[in-house]
Amino acid sequence: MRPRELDLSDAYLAAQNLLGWKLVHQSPQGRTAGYIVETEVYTMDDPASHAHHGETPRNTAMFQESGTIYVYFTYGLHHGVNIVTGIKGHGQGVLIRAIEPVEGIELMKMRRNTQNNKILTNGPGKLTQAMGINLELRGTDIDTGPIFIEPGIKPVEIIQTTRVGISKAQSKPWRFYIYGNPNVSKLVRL
DNA sequence: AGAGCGATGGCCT
DNA sequence: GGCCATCGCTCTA
Repeated sequence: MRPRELDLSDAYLAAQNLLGWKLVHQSPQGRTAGYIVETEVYTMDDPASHAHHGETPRNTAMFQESGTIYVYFTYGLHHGVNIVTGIKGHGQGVLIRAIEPVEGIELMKMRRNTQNNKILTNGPGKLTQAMGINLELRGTDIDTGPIFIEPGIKPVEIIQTTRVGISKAQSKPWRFYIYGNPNVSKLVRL
C-alpha cells in the first residue's frame, strides 16, 4: 500500500516526508510495524551512496521506480533497508535508520533476543533484525510486496543533521529525525 | 559516557 | 584483497 499523500518523487523531500509514517512488514511469522523516526538521503551524486559508481548487481534495486525496497548487507552480519525515490534510473533512496515499535513487539523482542524495548529498533541493523528484513526482500515494491507504508503520526519537529557511519561526505546534512523521539540512534545536531 | 575492537560475508575502485 | 550506510561487548571513567 502506498498512501496517496506519500511523496517519493525526490530523496531529500521524501526523507522528511517519510518521518511519522508507519513501516510495515507482513512476514510469515507475523506482522511487525513502527513509525519511521530517523532517515538518511542517498543519491547518485553522493560519494557515500551505494549508487554513486553506477548500477551493479548489488544495487540494481536502487535504480528501479520509486517505492522499490533496496536492502543491503554489510559488515558480514547486518542489513539495512531503503525506500527508493525518484524515477527509474535515478539511483536514489531513503535509508530508514530507526523506527518506534508499534505492532508485533513480542516478535521483535524474540528476533532481537532481548526484552529491552529501548534497543529494539534504534538503528538500521536493529530494525531490520526486529522486522525480519533480509536480502530476499530486495527489489520488492511497497505497492505489491510484504513491506509497505501505512498512515502514522504527524511529527511535531524535524531535526536536520549529519549522517552516521560514513567515511565520505560526512559534513552533508542529509539525516533527518523526529525531535525528542527516544528511538533515534544518534542525537547529534549541527 | 565514550573509546576500542572483533565478528563475518557479499561484492567491487 | 579489502572495504564496509553496524552492533554489542569490554574496558576506562
